[in-house]
Amino acid sequence: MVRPGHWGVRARVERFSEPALLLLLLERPTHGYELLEALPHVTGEARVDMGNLYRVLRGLEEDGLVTSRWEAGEPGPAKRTYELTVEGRRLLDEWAAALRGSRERIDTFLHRYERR
Amino acid sequence: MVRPGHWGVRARVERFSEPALLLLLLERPTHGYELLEALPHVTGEARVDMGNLYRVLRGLEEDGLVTSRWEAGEPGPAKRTYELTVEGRRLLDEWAAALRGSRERIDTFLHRYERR
DNA sequence: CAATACATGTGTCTTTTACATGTAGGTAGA
DNA sequence: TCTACCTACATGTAAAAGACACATGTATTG
Repeated sequence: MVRPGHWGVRARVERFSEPALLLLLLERPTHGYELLEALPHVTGEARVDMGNLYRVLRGLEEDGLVTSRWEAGEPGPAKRTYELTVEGRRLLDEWAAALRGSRERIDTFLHRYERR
Repeated sequence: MVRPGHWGVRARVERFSEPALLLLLLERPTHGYELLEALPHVTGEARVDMGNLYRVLRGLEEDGLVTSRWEAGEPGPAKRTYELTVEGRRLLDEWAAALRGSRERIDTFLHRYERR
């Protein structure tokens, strides 16, 4: 809700950017800014806040779900490249399972809605 | 992000209880407590906070999306029965459209995940 | 050399969700 | 009858998630 007159309908999946970036990292090691640009393609238009994204990445690293290294040699600003760990992969698997559940709940809802 | 060490995976749809209760009200007028018990069947998961539910109901009414009346005569505590308005129905339609979008985004994600 | 794009970050506020508690009528049994 | 429990509606507040604003620095391009 909560302030009256604002019944914005988005139907976003909570923290969807998390599994999305894990998936991108599964496909290949990437740095933050690139993830920022690639994420909307996965999430389908969800705008990702870059501040929060970098925080999530550091949090993931803190807990050993990704590792990072500074990319040297390339032109341009220094990049911190992230890579998925085995535990990160497991977390992604969990997300995939949970998302299958979500899809089913949405399906159920829509069928019930369409009966009316 | 969650506090470090707590990468809880739920894949909930934001404010899913809103369209869920609109759908229940589309099926028939109902009072709050009954919605509270019926909601988990629609959303597929427990966690519906009754405090928030009543707040949402009053908010919906404030904006003319539902109407309510106190049910008299019946045994037990007085019940406030809610009914969907035309505008409420429109909001539900919006939700249904948005949820179809969500389902598609999740599908896309899962296909991409399964390719790996 | 100014504007723009790339790249990584911090600080903080608002919104949304979760947890806790309060009030009160009704019901069934010791 | 009193007390334990269920129904029913409601408020208060903490925590989580997300949005907004801004800082810092490098390279590129017009």
